[in-house]
Amino acid sequence: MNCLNDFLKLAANEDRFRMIVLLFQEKLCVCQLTEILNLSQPTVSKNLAKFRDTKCVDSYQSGKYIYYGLKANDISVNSFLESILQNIDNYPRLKEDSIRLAKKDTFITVCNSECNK
Amino acid sequence: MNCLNDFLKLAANEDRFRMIVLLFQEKLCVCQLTEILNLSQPTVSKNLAKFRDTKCVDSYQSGKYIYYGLKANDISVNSFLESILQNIDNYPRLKEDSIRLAKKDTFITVCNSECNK
DNA sequence: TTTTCATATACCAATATGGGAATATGAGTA
DNA sequence: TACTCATATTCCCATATTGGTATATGAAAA
Repeated sequence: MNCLNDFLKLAANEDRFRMIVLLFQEKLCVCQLTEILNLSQPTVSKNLAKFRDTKCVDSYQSGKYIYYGLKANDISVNSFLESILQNIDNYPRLKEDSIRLAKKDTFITVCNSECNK
Repeated sequence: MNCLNDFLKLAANEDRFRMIVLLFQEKLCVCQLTEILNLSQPTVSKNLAKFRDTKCVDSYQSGKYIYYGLKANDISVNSFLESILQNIDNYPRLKEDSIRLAKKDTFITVCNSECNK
């Protein structure tokens, strides 16, 4: 049950749960997560570290960016997240995030030009 | 999303998650939960108070006992919990609890005779 | 009305968690 | 080699959570 417990502990924080739902949909870099969620970069990085600690995430580097994706390897967690995506209208905040997710490519550019002034 | 967030916060604690899975299956009194989970009575009561605070639970009194049941009114939470029950073999601790759940009636007697020595 | 017993609450100490600011790391680039 | 920039980490402080012990509550039984 450790895997399930780890997931539940991660999911207990709203920011992290929003990250879970995003990373369940697409691989994203820290920069994009920061923009979509409107959180500080250290907050996103620290939360990703917790994902890494519990092996809930995998990542690869592409140029300057490190992309993260979710490893939802528990069958019940998977059906939970699938159900959330299918009923996304029930979860306004998650829905907004998913809308912002569509603009993910522009957030890379935003990072380059604006994030680090 | 508040309902979902409330659920996730409650589920983050292993004791509470075990309570969730039990109360999703059957209505139980504090006494029975205490025995099945092998937790102290105040711990069970305090956790039930958190369930009450977030309206995740309903209850009725029967004689000396107060029975609690789970109100899983979110569709995704419901499919999550259903999936866990269907795959209970994947979750050893939850499976043990479910086995002990079958003895719930004897735990009422145990309470009367042993719990308060 | 007094007692009993299931349940709830208060109190306290220990530990965990979260967020901001500053700084470190490390890979790509000039 | 020095610089840039995305990401990671550290430090610090405020707040939240947890679990134990003791005690309160309130309904049923005697």
